Amino acid sequence: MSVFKLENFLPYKLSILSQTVSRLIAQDYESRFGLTMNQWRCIVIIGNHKAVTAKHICDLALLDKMTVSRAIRTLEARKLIELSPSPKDARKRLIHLTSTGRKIRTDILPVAQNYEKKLLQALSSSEIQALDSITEKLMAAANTLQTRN
Amino acid sequence: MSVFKLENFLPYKLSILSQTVSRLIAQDYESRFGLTMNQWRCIVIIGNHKAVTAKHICDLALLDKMTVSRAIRTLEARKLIELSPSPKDARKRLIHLTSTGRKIRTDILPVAQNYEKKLLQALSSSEIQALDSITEKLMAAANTLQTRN
DNA sequence: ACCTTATAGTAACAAATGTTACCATTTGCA
DNA sequence: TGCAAATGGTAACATTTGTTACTATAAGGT
Repeated sequence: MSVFKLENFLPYKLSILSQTVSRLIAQDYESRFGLTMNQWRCIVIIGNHKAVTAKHICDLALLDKMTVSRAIRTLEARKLIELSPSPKDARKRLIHLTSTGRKIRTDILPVAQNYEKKLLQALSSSEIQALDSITEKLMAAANTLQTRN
Repeated sequence: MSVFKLENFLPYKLSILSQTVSRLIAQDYESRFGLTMNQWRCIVIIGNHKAVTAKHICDLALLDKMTVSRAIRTLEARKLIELSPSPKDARKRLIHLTSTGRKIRTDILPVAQNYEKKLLQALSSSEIQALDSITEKLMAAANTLQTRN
């Protein structure tokens, strides 16, 4: 009877950690702003640019296009964003924040940053650097495994 | 127009990394063994013990009880596990692997370990150690934030 | 023993997510 | 120009996941 310790298994640990962190933040976004994680990500991206298309958001936030489509729809319903037809390409719609949207983004950013700060306070600055390069390497490794098989 | 770089935001990075790794492995489990991540986790835990209850699995794998209930049901339907009433407590059911279940567990474990190995090959041994203590610290920090607010 | 509270587990519903297929438009090339 | 293939986006459906509430049993205090 071989014993396999799940709690030492890297993919499991990553999953639990990420889940715990995401839940924590998502709950806060939800209760304070009525936003889901995905909606928030969209708002962040949109606010980073003059105008973006849904496709653009997909690429920048690594979200599926249907996910973005849905997020966009509810953000529009809440009047946090506005959509205007692209003059160049009739398939596209240019997305930008309304003033309410900009306001909520401004309000939420420090909340997000504060969570990150609180988490990083558990680490030394050399650990923070290490984490950075380690996650990058793991990400690259995972992507390689992904596409190769 | 403040620019917030999502790709540098720790919770985001953790989420993408974990998602990429999990997807990678889950696809393989699915195509080779027809098992979901949760079903696999249950099998691992069950195989670690003589007999466990569903509740036991919840605690050990940090899964919701409904999640476990569902996983258990399909594992039983596939005859990978067997359930017997607990003589001590009529609410509980003792779960153990069938020989088919034991076989699949034996087959799948090296696959899992191989993924972990491949990922860790991207890191030096000191980085592996660092990752270990860093994830532990982050986990502790996240849990503290969780329960305190 | 009796009654309140807790526990293990599941059913039934609600919400989120993933999948497929489609429409409209654009692109690129014969 | 005209037609096949690609792209941006969404609708409709299927599957997964989360939630609430319930059943059955057990535990603990009076």
